[in-house]
Amino acid sequence: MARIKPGKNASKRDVITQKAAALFKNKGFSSASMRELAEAVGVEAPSLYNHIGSKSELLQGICFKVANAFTSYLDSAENTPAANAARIEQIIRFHIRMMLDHFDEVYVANHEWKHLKEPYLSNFLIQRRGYEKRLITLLVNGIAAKEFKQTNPYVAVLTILSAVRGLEFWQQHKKNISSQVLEDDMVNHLLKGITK
Amino acid sequence: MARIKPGKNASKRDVITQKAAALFKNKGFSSASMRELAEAVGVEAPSLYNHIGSKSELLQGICFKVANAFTSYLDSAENTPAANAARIEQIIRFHIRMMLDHFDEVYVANHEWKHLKEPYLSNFLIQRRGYEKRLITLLVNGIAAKEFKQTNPYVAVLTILSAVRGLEFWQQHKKNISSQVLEDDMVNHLLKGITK
DNA sequence: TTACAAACCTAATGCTTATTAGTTTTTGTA
DNA sequence: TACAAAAACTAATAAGCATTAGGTTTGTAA
Repeated sequence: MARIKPGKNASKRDVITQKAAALFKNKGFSSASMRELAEAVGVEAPSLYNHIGSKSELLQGICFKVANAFTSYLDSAENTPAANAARIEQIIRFHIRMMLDHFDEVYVANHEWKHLKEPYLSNFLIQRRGYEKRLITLLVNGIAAKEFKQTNPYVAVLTILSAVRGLEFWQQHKKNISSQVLEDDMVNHLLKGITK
Repeated sequence: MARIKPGKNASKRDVITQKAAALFKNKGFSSASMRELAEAVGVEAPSLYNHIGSKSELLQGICFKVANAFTSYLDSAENTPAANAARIEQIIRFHIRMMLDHFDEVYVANHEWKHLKEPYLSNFLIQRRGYEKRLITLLVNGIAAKEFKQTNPYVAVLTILSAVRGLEFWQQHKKNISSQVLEDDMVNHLLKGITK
């Protein structure tokens, strides 16, 4: 039988993870079977276990890769000398680009984390909660510095994160809007609103 | 064994559907088993089939009840004499209240529709798409009437719908913000933005 | 050419699933 | 009090699941 060709920068494990992300996105973690994943990879199901430990392990890999990417970016944004408003804008743009460039994985991290097993589930939620809190702090600082209107920072962060997440719908039935227009329009809406 | 007490306005089928919504929300449709549902209802699994046709049928019931509620409200909003901006605001508020008052069912309709079977899956997506298009039309009209800034109406609707959907996070770890403050802040943010 | 390891295969295990069949219990009514 | 219908139960079915065991093929390097 034909072997899989792992490219120079993608081990077979990476290929499997990538196919798993697409599959988990399309069918949901629970409904996706190892048989289907194997078929997508071009192999029989038991052969997958030469490269991975378990189905759960795949989900963990995907979820934490995404979570770590966001956390790392926030680290760097916090350490950049800039106004809070500029930082928030950078972060929104990073979220949008992540949604567009790593759609499958981000989608899975957003939708399927529920199926993580302990202690990964708890760790994921703690990391997520910490991320939100740091964003809220940025907003609180921005309000204190009069860069933002007086508003509830929790609601504002919620609104921003959720709006960006919603790009999954755009991705699903791709419109003929360029990524750049989309990014700019959404940033604009979220930062300035739409009412004249 | 003890019978279930269906209240005057809730047939046993309704009780099952309600428990199913909570279960599907917590574990996902695929991971939720009829055994678990039966336990939540207080009955053995096969007994459920005296009241419902199948597991799929439960999901269909939930998804279309929610979809129809939104469609109906939009019907009435379109037929009310009001500015487009006022209509949009009303619709946003309706979405927020639906999220807060019928959380389980809205959550399931938002997250688990993927597991609908044909032809229900197609019908659901068509209905959803139609709803979005009508919202976009409202926005286009509002822009033409100079009630809104010149912006991409598709992106604006996407942003609004997604932001409102994000209330599921608020619901999950309930904050000490009153529903009214939340509703007003979010409407404000979405309609006017946060930047000074 | 031979040897070794990595990666594949088939077959099997044991568990869980939704649902059906057939029977018994409960309930409401005459 | 008896009867019929509704709703519960137990037992069984058939399919699907992730994963393991054990043996075979393939690629690489001595």
